[in-house]
Amino acid sequence: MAKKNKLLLIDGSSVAFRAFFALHNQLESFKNRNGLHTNALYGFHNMIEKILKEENPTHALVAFDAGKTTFRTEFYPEYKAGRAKTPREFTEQMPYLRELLKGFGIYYYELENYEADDIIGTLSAQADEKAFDVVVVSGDRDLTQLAKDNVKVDITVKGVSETKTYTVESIKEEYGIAPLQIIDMKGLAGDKSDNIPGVTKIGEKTALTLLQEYGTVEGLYEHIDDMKKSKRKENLINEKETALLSKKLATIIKDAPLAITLNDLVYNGPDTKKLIDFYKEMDFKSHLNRLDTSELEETLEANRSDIQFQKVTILTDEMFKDNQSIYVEMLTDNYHTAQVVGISWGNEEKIYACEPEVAFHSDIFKKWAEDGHSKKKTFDSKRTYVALKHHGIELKGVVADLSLEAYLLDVKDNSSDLAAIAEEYDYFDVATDESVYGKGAKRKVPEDKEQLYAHLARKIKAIAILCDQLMEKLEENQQTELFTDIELPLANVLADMEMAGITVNSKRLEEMKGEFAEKLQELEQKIYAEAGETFNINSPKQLGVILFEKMGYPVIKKTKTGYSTAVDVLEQLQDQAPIVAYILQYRQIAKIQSTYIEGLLKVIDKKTGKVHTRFSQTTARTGRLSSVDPNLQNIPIRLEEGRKIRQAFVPREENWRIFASDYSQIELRVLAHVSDDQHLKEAFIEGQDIHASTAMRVFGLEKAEDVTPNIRRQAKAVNFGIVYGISDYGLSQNLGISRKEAQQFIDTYFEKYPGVKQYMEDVVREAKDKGYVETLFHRRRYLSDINSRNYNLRSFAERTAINTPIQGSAADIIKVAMIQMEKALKASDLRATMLLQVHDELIFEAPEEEIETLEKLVTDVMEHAVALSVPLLVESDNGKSWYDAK
DNA sequence: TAGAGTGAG
DNA sequence: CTTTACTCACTCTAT
Repeated sequence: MAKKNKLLLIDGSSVAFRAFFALHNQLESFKNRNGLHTNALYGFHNMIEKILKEENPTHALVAFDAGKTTFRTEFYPEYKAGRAKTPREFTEQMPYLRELLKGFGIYYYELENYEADDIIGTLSAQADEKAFDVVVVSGDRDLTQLAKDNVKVDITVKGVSETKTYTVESIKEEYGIAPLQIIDMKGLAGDKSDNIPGVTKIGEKTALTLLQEYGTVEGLYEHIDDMKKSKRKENLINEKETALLSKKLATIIKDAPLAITLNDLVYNGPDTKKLIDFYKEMDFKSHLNRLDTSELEETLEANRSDIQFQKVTILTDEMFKDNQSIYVEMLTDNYHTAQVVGISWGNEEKIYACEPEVAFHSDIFKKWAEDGHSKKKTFDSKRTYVALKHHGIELKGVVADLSLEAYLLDVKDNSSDLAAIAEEYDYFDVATDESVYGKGAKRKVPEDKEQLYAHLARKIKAIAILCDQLMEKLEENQQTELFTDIELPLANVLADMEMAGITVNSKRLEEMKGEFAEKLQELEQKIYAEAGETFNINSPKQLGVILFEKMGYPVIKKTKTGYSTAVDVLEQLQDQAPIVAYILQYRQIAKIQSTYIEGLLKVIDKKTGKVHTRFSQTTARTGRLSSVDPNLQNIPIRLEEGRKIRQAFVPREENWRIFASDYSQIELRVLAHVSDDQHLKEAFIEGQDIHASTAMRVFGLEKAEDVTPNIRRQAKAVNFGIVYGISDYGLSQNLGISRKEAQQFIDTYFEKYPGVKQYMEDVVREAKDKGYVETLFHRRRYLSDINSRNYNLRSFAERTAINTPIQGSAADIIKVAMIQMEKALKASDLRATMLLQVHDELIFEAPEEEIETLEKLVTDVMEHAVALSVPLLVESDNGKSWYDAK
């Protein structure tokens, strides 16, 4: 026999409200990391979880009140009047309640002019007709009027996960009346909380007694003449209208015009993925742990369809066609050193997989891979390209890259795991790498090779389907050119740079290592002597104890976990604490030693003496590149000790040079362009010193000679601040001036550069309207907090809105230049090689005799990569090491 | 694995 | 009234 249908109906508004007040005394401990209160969500969650487990419904719905006005307020405006204002801490949780319900897989509904009660009443009646069992959950006892033989009503008591069940019998027992008589009782006695008046001097007790005798309000008035004379009878007669009105108000509608039917409410269990996201968002750690990801995987695994593919050992021409996808699997991040463990290719209809050696030794595979006319889709084209190139195959004809496409559509979608990206687009037919290979030290190819190839086949299918989908979305966003003309070709340029690598003089590093080790020892001894004991200087915690407890220096700043020992704090202590100078020196050298000397030595390729970084094209939210393993975009330069590290970066051959070109003030030039500020533009067009020019305008100086170095420094800080989305505090900290003075600088700046001010207002307004900002080339960044009620989140989003188009457009420009540069080098007979990009500069190595030509070429390409309304200016230098190319 | 700290543009 | 400049990666300690 089929399981009997059971409908669960929850009065969302009242339960959420109950949950909020049940946990109100702990309001402040229920907050997520963004400061959102979560107590109502938490209580509601636990109630639902419990009721689902107990009742195991086949259908479910959560009903909400739609708003303040309902058909009841139309005929009785005072209905529910006089209620205290809903606390903001409660209302801020309501949108997330809907997310929670999506996670539970429960439908929710609200209907204009009706209350949640009426939706529940109507559905309960419909379920009754179809002989469903019904469970109603509410915090409001009014709902008990719905009880029937097949309808029970759970009313929450103290807290929300505990409920009291009302059935026909229990109501009879407790009140001596039938459920429907509850409305008659309200008619007579009224209800304070809903502001239903009732009849004077009649309370619940009296009402019940009267109903025992007369059955209903109407029945009572039919026999009112039989009642013996009393004050009560008088009241009843005088207030007949009120009694009938009150009854009408208390009556739950059974025929509300719902746009949903029972069929819409089928309950299929939770969407574990969404629940996990919800728990993460709310910082519900205990729930998260309980519902570990293996459960999610199991759910998805169970729903995953079989994948058809052919594992092949001999490759034939028929297997390779135009418009296929290709995936080259490696189990570690670093594709320069990773081992390929499997290869798969094909289209939606036909998928092939083989062991790496089969493909690497196949001329047919090589011919197809290297055929630029044979179009290919990939997940991460740079990774794929490099892996194949290591085996003598030069991948060509790539027209799609799922990873890059997802990143351009939303810079937050930058996972290296295909399944994570697929999931974002509601594609679940591919497993995560972690579930197939495991994680950490246990990561390995599954024993059953079939599983590996099935996984790869699923990736091919996902790439085939999703690349097309995402390309359409790119087109909708006007991002096709950004993808096709910039990001995709750039991937190849970057691959070549990474593979070229930069030569590192490890002997020089070893020498420095020895010198620094000695210095560190000396400093260590001095610090211990000052402190009077030994301790771990690298531990901010231990250092804090020494400085602020043992030695008793004043605490200037605190961190979440204890005393702050950051540079700015230590610098303030320097005068009174001799130990501090040593600590600062120690920190500086320890950083150089561990990160730049030991760190770099570890990643030098022993055979070639080179390091091969990886440029990530999908990490930075602004569109910049990032560099990892090693990070070659933060090699020291500001302080001499660190700068010496650059002496170890040398050309690959003797008599070659390191050549570096950088854009001068590219971000301010971009600002001049996008803001169209006349004065800023003029300064660049006339080739003025921009910081001096700003200084003259902001400080009202007449002659260039009046700009002292100090004034120029201040103006420079203001210019930086402008690009970052300035605040008076930030500027005051940077310049060591008062907040008031900083504000004065900013005000004057905006007065003198009205176009910049206008731009900032416009870009923030646009971000608030559209939810995202864009760069010159339509790179897009969504700012979900831009309309947040939380000041911090909103301010941060506003500054980001100002900064991203500037930083991002600069990133766009240098990317264009890089693509053109590689092309220009290939077209020339130069041996010069592009090696690195550091946000606004490009680093090359080249034979000495090419330097002159190279400089002309690079300058021309970089300066004309993009035409702005102000000129772009490039400055270059070269030397026998990176250090000397300053 | 998070947080503090520091390197770069 | 809040808080306090944008973008990253790496190393270390401590849990």
